[in-house]
Amino acid sequence: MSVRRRQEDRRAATRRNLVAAARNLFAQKGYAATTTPEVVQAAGVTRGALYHHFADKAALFSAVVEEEHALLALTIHQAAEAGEDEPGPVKSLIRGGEGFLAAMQEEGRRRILIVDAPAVLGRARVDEIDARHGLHTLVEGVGTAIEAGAIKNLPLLPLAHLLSAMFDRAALAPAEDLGAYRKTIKALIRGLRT
Amino acid sequence: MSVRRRQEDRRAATRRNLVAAARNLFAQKGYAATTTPEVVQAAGVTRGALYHHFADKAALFSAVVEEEHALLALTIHQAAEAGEDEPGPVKSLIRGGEGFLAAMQEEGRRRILIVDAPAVLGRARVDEIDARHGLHTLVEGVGTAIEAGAIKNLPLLPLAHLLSAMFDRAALAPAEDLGAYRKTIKALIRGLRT
DNA sequence: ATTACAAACATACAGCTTGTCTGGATATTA
DNA sequence: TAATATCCAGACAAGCTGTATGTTTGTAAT
Repeated sequence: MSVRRRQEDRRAATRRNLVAAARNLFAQKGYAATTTPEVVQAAGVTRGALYHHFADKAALFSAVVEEEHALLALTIHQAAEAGEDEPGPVKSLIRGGEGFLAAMQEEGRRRILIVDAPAVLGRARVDEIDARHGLHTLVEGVGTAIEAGAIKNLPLLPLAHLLSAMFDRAALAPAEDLGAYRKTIKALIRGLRT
Repeated sequence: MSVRRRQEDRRAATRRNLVAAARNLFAQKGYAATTTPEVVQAAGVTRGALYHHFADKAALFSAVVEEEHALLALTIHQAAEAGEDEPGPVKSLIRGGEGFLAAMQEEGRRRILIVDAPAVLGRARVDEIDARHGLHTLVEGVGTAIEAGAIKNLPLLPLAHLLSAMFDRAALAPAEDLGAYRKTIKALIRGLRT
């Protein structure tokens, strides 16, 4: 191995710059309206660097989605640790949802993850990415709630997907309606109790 | 007015051809991968005609979405009339959902309405279109259920949006999972009963 | 240290796509 | 039938994507 750090660092740095610049532009203008010349100019490199690191524009977007998902999960996790732990699996589900909605308020995140990602990457790939991040913890939460007998015994993954869909839609709602959405989701989840 | 029908007919005919050809291609390859030369060739006209009838490619897609929404509503409506009318507002909601899921199985419809439309037209425009079609009847159904005291008194539009989001996600599920999704949605709606 | 090599990046290029513009065909009105 | 508006076809310019080639920078070996 020796001390070959410089090349590795250089590579990682430009890659980070590209992903960061792309994230901002995708968030502001959307995927289709963002051009690769714009991205590389914002990143301070040329298109040669972009196509050296990524197969195509969609691959760059995919990297942005992965990063955004990771940041989302991180934010939710931190909020969950900070909040007091009233136990109870149903309460946990609801609190997880609140954390998700709060974390989704980050500028541009909704457009990238909910609006553009399915169209650009395809539903299958988005499902796969989602399974590794947000949906994973949601499935766990629903699973323990079912095992504990706190909610009805329903098909695990479908239920998780349906809840996830509700949270996504709520995240897209205008900010002033968010309260009503939270209340309604709470009622829907409570309705699952045995 | 007199009998100026021929021009009107001609115009309507090429417009129909364009929308029909576009619908097929958008359904198969998605919006981004479909080119306007492809569309006009399939429609048997030239790009001149396309840009005479539509401002741009997105406007053509918008027309496709409108038509698809109308067909969707028609199919659901027919199914609803054919089915026996067990009364009860909650049953009605569930049956409406079944009709929606069945009508959504039409080839390409999911891609156009759920995957591509939000990215191409923007969330706001999709909401506006949806409000004039599917969501409209859903809001009515939920409204009467609430007025009848059959389900909890929750914010009308948010609840309708959340249910709509669930149905959309269920429609995207693999065909073999559809049964589990239907069952789960049924349980979620039943949980809303007072 | 110099040479040999590989990785990272810049520049140039070809093909395609979109939207506009101009001209001709067809229908309507006077 | 002349004038006019509508409908549509073909040509054009600008821009974007992906590739291919060249150049620099870092790494390894002798």
